[in-house]
Amino acid sequence: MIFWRSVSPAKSRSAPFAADDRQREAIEHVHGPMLVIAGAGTGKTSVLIQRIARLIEQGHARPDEILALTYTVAAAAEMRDRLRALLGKKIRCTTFHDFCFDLLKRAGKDFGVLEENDLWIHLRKRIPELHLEHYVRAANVGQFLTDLLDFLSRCHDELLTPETYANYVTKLERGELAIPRVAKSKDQLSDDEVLGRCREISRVYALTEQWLLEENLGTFGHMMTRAYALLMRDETLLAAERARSPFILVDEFQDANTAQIKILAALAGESANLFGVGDPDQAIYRFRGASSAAFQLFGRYFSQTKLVVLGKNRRSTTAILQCAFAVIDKNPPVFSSTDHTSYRRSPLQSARDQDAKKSEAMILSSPVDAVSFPAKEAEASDIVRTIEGIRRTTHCQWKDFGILYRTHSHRDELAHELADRNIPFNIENMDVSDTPEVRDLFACAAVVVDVGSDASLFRVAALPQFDVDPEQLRSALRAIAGQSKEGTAVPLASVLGTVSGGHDVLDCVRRARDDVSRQNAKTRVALELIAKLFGSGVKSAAVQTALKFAAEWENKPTTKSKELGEWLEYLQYFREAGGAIAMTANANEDAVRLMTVHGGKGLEFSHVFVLRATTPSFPASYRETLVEFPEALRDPDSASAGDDKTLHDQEERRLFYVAMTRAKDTLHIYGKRGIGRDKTPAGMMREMISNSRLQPYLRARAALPSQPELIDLAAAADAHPAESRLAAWLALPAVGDLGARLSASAVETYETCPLQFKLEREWRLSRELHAAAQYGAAMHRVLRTYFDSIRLGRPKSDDELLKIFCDDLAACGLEDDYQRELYRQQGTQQLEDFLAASHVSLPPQVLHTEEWFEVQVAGTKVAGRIDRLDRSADGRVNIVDYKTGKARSQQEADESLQLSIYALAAQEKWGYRVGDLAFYNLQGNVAVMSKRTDFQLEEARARVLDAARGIANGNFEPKLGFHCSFCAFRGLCPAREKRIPHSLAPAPAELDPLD
DNA sequence: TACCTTGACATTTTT
DNA sequence: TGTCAAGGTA
Repeated sequence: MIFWRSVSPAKSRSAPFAADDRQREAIEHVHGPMLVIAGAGTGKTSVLIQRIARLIEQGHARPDEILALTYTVAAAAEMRDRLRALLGKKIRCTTFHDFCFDLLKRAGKDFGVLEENDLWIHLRKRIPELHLEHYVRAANVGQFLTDLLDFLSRCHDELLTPETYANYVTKLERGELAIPRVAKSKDQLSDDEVLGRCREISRVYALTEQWLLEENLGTFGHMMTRAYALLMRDETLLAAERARSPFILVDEFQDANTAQIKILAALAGESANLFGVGDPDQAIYRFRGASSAAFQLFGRYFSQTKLVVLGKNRRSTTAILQCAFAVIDKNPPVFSSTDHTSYRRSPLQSARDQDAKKSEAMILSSPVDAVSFPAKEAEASDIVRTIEGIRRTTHCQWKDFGILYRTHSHRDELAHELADRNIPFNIENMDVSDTPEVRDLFACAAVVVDVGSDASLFRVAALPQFDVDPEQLRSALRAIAGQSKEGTAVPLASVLGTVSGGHDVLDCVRRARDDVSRQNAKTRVALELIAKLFGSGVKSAAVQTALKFAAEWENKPTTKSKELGEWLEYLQYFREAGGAIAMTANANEDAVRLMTVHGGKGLEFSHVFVLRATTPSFPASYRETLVEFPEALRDPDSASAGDDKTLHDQEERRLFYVAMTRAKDTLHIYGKRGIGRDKTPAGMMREMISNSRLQPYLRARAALPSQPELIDLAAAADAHPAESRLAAWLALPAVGDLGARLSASAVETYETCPLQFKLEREWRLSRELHAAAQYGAAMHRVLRTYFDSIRLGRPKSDDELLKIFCDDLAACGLEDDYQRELYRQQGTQQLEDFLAASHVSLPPQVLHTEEWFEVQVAGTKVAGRIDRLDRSADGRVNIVDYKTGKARSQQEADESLQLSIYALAAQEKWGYRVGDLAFYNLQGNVAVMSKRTDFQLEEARARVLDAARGIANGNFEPKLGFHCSFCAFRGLCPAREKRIPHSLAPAPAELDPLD
């Protein structure tokens, strides 16, 4: 055995690096292409570093002739440091992107870099110029941009130009190729429609590329595509680059995409001194464009490739490795049979257990702990108790525990539980947008720019440093809302001025605005200034993260004035684009580490916990993209076997494998109990538990029942800082009887979330009406005019009606011109269709249009307005309700509380016998007919009664759920605030410097 | 073995 | 609000 010099003192490997035979083979390799398949924990980076050292020491290469490429800045820096420590020389270690960007820069072809969200925002702002017909919806203008950008980024990964795509569309038009999928599978489109969509995609792609070129901008993907194009175009440059880096080494090779591999192939040239190290079973960035077939592709480009497989794992116990292998080996082999290699996946050998056996030491290898739990809370409580138990027996540090999960939301219960038990922990990449501190700061900024942003001003008024009397404010708001006409907004600022303490708020806003303008402060500075003036915690880690985010924004190529107003507009789009402001945790802190599995890649922990290992949480279920990447456009080299769904499932399995192989000593996997006959957790846990060969390595058990009484109440109070004053405001007992008069939609709102119901009625904050609601109102008005005119015997002409609608819509104050235009087109179309259908059918005998009612239902006053009541041939009346939004289904019509209540009202108020109930969908121009039995009407009464009782009893608990994303109070709701427990906040000194 | 109903879930994020 | 798949039924 040969001993290499130790390269990693930081990792406390004080012993010299002892290479085994396989590692030595890789390290001693000199010329020609080589691939090293280095499984988890087999020392792949060490091998790479030792090979560089040897190339130099043996005189094969000068230090400057070596190029080492990685994917992350951190990995590149670490490698550079380790090499400097080992050789005392500087080696070129850089990321792929930096390398390509530098190449472009030297050629004078660099550009301003747009991140994905920035490109989204860029296109969103110019969306009218895209002239979209298919991929746009009036109600949500930017809805399909994400789907389109996904497709374009996929094109980049495959080095596909707009011209190639345009050619593809031409071939489609000629009928030479199979029609691709350009919408959800369930939407059956005509061939013409598909071609229209393809043309639209083609236009968007060409236009996007053109705009970026005109403004000298590009994405991270462009770093690759443009560098590749440059190398292909410029032979002299290519020759120079080849001469500059005769030896190229690539770490994490499994993350390479097609474009990157082609660049590597070009750079390596004839001599092909290309050395790739990685683990194909840990490829988890396919969604980022990494080709799941990177290793195969390498082999095809370089047929002389030597393959070395490292199989000795120095990290984990045999039990962990056996279980992990059982999971990963369900994936197909890494190489297909055509790849002429004898490589077959085999279980990694635990070097630790082998050594222990040799020295006849006791093996303290515990089996993998497979825990099933009945509910989330039980999972969190069992984990915490297990952690406490391990720490008691092994005296390890908190940072020896790593908690891994598939999605961020999976950690919430555990974070609470850890905080309750006073265990220090930190969360990697937590989104700070919903922390109270950041919400406060953003609200303050919004009112400084525009005091008329009511939701923000409301939040600011509730800050504890002001002494606004909430009861007084509430009654003032209610009084004014009661006087003014419905829909007329009363600015909160004007009301606030009349309430005690309100002046201070407005003064502070004014002062902040003056300071900002006097100092001509740009966003980052302005935010800090505002934070200080309003007394919100500048020192909080969340606020620091937000400030850093703003500072970075100021340096973006698309940022113009750098002023607060521009930033707030950006922030709004950023949210729409799905952006998150992620906080980096301090890895050195002695705290339990919580992160996603992606975040855990490359790390190791003595004790690993994997959460929610149940389908469809982890593995997550497949969701198809809106636009499929057509088979015909795939690079023939990179086309990997299997459809997207299969590839997705395989990647989930690799992700699970990555999670498991992070563990050194113990591994605990948690999954929700199955609901069928098989009570084991569905998914990979079930697979492992039922695998008899894993019996010695796996122990399945049920989670201990949670014992809430054990919680240290003092610690819990300490961990959750006192509720914000806003929360206290919103929790004030209701004024008056909110349930005195209900409507169908009020009952429904109460059923979805009692708190939302209360806030809507109580505070009467003027809310910006949704565009969809304004459109709906305009549409209702014109229909009413139409039926009224018929009843009065003076029917209006179609043109008159269309004009009425257009004028109405123009007057109703939709801010976005483009959106208004979309609605105008949509409304005109729907109206024309509706009128055309009306003209050919027998006109209904209309009794009432938009008729108000107020009746007693189950002892409660219920009010509403019926769109249309017709007399039917059999003497009954039919009720029609127009729907301007998404078309309602039969089931929705059958179950609608609104229609039931209308039926009850028609009976009560006028004594009508009710016949048909209809939702008339203007979209598609079809009526969905329904009926009500007495029993169903009784059910409706019961629903009203339930809601009325709940309201009377003062039950206004928030109900969290998917509906929260559409709730107007989302930014205020205390239930949706994410607090950072004490242990999370790093000391300010450890934060990144701001500039 | 093929449906259909019901319940549970809601992405990940190097550069 | 949609979607997927588990689990039950024809």
